[in-house]
Amino acid sequence: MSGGPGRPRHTGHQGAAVPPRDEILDVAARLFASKGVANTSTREIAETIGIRQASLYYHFAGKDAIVEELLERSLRPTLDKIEKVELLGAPHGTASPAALLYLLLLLDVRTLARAPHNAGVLARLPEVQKMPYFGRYQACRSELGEAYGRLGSQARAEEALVEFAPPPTAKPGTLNLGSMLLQLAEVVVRMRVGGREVTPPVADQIARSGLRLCGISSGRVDAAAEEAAPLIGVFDEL
Amino acid sequence: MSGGPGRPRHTGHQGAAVPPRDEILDVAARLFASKGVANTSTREIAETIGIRQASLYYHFAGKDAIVEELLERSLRPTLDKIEKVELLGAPHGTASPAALLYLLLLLDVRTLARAPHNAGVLARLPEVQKMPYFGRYQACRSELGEAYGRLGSQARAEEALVEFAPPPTAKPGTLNLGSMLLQLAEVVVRMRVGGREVTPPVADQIARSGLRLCGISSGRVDAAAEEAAPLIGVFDEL
DNA sequence: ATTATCTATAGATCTATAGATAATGC
DNA sequence: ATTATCTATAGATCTATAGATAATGC
Repeated sequence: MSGGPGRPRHTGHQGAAVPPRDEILDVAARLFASKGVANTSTREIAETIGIRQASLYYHFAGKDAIVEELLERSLRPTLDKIEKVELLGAPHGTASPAALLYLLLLLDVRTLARAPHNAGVLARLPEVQKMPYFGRYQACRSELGEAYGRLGSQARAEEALVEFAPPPTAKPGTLNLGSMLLQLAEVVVRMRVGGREVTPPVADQIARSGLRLCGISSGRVDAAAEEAAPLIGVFDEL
Repeated sequence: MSGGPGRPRHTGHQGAAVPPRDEILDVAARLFASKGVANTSTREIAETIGIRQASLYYHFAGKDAIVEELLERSLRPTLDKIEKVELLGAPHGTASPAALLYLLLLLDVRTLARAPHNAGVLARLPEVQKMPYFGRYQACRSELGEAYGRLGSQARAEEALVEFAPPPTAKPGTLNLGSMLLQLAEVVVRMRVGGREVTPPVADQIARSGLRLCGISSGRVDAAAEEAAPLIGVFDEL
C-alpha cells in the first residue's frame, strides 16, 4: 500500500511544511464556504487532504470544534482593527472623523478581501449562527458596527457645520447607520463569491461610498481619503 | 389512534383552509431560513406541520423540489419590479433618474421586508447556490443590479451638471455601483435575522442612503424622495 | 377512481469511538 | 513514551420508495 497503517505523513519537520491542523482548517474553510457546513462531511474534508476521516479526530474534538476555531480566527483581525483605530482617534485628535471612517472601512474591506477562502461567508450561515460560540462573534461585530455609527454621525455632523448644508434628515434611532456601513463593507464577501477580484481601487471605491452614504460631499470625501492615505501603511505594520 | 391511516386532514374544502402544499412551503421556508437547508430534515418539516415524513413526497418530488419552488416564488416580485420601473422611466420620461432610483430601492426594501419568513436568506446559502436552478435566480438578480447601476450613474451625472461639482471620482469599470446598491437594500435581510423590525421610515432611510451613496447631495435626495412619493401608491396597486 | 394520508423499510450516508500500527525521540 | 495515522465499526440519522388505507366524488 502507499502509506501503510500508522505512517505519519510528515517525518520530523522537513522544511517547515504546513502543520496538519492548519491544513484541516484551511480545507474545511474552503469547503464550508462553498457548500455549507452541514453539507460538508468530515470524510470530504479528510480525503481532500489525503487522510482518513477518523484521523481528523486526533486534531479536533469534532466537526463543531473546527467551525468554532475558524470563527475564532476570523474574529481576531476585526478586534485588532477597532482597537487600533480608536487609539488613533482619541489621544491626539489629529485625524478627522471622516478620515477615520474611511480608514476603518478600508481596513475592514481589505481584511475581508484577504481572509483565506472568503471566511466572511461562514458567519452568514444560519447553521453557524445557531452555534453557542456565535454570540461572541456577534458581539464583536456589533462593536464594529457601533464604531462605524459613531464615526459616521460625527463625520456627518462636521459636514453640516462646514458646508452650511441643511441639517441631516435622519430621524435618529430609526435605523442604524452602522449597520448599513457594515453591510456595505461586506459587499466584498459577495464579490468574492461571484469570483470577482477585490483590487485596491475597488477597496478605495467602497470606502468612499461609505462616506458618501453618510452624506459627505464628494469634495470632502476626497479630502478624507487623502488624509487617511498615510495612515494606512502604519496599520499594516502593527 | 388520533388520525388513523389514510385519513385526509381536510375533508373536502371546509372554509378554504391553507392548502397543504402551501403549508409545506411555508414551514420549510421558515426552517431553511433559520437552520439552513442541509440541516433541516424532511422529517422535521413534516412533523412541524403534523404529518408524517413520507407524506411530503405526495406533494413534492423531493427536498430539492421544495427549495426550487421557494426560490422561484421569491423571484417573481423582483422581476415584476424591474419591469414596472423601466416602464415608468422610458415612455414619458417624466421621472428623474434619482427619483426612479429611490423608488426602485424602496420597492426592493419593502419586498425583502415583507417576504414571508425572510426568504432573502435562502438565496444566500451556499448549498442553494450550488443548485442547478440557481442560475435563473442569479441572472434575475444581476438584471436588478444593472438597473440600479444605470439609474445610479444617470442620477450621479445629472447631479454633477446641476451642482457644478467636480466630476465623479469613480474610475468606471473598477467597481459595480449596482452591486453596492443591491447589497445596501439587503441590509433588510440582516435586520430581520437580527429580529429588528423594518418600519416604513427605516425603508425610507435605506433608500435615501442609496442615493447619497451615489453622490447625490442631501437637498436633492429630499427632492427625489418627494418626487417618488406619489408613485409608490401606484406600484402597490399593480 | 382519485386524493391524501399512513406504516414500514431499504439503502445510503455521516459522526464519533476503539483499538492497532509504525515512526520518532528520549 | 509520544505522536499521528490507520482499519473497522457502532449507532444514529436521513431520503425516498412500496404498498396499505380511508375518505370523497362520480
